Amino acid sequence: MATTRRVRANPGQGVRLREEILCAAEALLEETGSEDALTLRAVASRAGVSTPSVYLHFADKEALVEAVCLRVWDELARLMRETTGDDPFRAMGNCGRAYARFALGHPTQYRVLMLRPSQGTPPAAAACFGYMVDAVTRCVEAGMLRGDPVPLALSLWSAVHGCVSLLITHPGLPWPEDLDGFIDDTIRMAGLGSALMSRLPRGSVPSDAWLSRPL
Amino acid sequence: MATTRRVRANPGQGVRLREEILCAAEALLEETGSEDALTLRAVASRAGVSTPSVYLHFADKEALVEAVCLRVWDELARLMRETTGDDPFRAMGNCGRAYARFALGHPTQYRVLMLRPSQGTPPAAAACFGYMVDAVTRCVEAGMLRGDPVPLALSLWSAVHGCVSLLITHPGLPWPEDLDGFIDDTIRMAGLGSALMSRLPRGSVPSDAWLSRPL
DNA sequence: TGTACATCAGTGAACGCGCGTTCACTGATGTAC
DNA sequence: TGTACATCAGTGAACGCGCGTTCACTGATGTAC
Repeated sequence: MATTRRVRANPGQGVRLREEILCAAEALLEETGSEDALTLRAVASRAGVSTPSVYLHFADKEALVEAVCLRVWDELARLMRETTGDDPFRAMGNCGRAYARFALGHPTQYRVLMLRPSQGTPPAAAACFGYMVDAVTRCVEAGMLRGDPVPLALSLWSAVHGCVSLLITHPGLPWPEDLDGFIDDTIRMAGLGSALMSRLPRGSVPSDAWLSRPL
Repeated sequence: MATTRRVRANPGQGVRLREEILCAAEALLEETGSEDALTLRAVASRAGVSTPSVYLHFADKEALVEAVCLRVWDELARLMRETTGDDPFRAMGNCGRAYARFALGHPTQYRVLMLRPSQGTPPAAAACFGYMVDAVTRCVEAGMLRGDPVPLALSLWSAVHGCVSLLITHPGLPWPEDLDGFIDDTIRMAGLGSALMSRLPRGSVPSDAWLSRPL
């Protein structure tokens, strides 16, 4: 081959390769759309480096995959931290919208992160959930929601997570053309439903009369 | 080994092995909790048969996995078909509850089915979704929900699917102790939210006064 | 300033492993004459 | 009723492949004297 050889890093700058390997792994995920493509050979080759070089920066393959995931969580956490809104209820909705946008923008990485079994919750994931709980808590404090913020946040998260998960893994379902609108509706459904949950007696069914009251 | 040899099936009864192989594959999924354990060797050994025997009934590994998935969809479709309720709103909720019960009762199979990318929707999956749309349609006809049943069903499905998905893949989250109650609440959140969606102007935020009206 | 040595960032070749898959074979049962 | 043959349900051994991982090595740079 007549390709140019990789320039060897100077002593003390070896860490740079670690970054390049992580970028290569992310690019592979994004391009192939499959985590099966994340072989050490492919990642190393993508980074322009020999396969054993990966072991200079990662103990084994598992450590590499974990590091890739950590990065994604960090980015999502940053997005959610920066989310704001005119009032607590809208802020909570914007939080969900930011989450959905991120997931649909990085479908493969979202799948690796969220749709595969994971025992311990990584700190950055806990941080993401924490921002969600915070948004809910502000709604509770403002009187817009009632009850324990943690299960409320879990239910709301379920709705958004379920929506983007289905979109990613089952694109063949009869999704509406206006996807953004649909996601908005789903988020509103969850928000409004939560707002009502604690006001209707448990197990009761809203009567037609009640549902039809003028607003 | 002193194990008893498998009794060879009589001519014309070879199809039985097909069934045994499928059962073995399902058992492996259930026991190991991982689809990686679904190797042709393991499945064949579990069925008490040599590895190449699998090829007598399945073209290749992909065909085997597909057949296993089809079975699961069939079972879920049966459960959802048999679901009823006192009124359309409760029937819809029971549909979601049956779905959640099935998912949490077969976590690995649910993961294989729902959390991995799949292009075409298998007929049995379409049937499941159809039952959900039916349940929503009856609510619309009864005036309890308003709007196109298909996107409504997708939003509702998102909530239930998201809830069980998170439970399966991230058991480390701070789930409430009363899981059944939590799932009920999530389903109610989705149902009530849907009921309100079409009654509140799009984009509006429910005022504190509105939320606090007596029921 | 020159030189011997240590360090550091990487490489090339090879390892064993388990996998999906193939192929020639076996041996009991059913069937034609 | 006997016998030759076809069929059918499997088996045992082996194949090539790509994978994660290891190991001895290289060669440029920094450092001690």
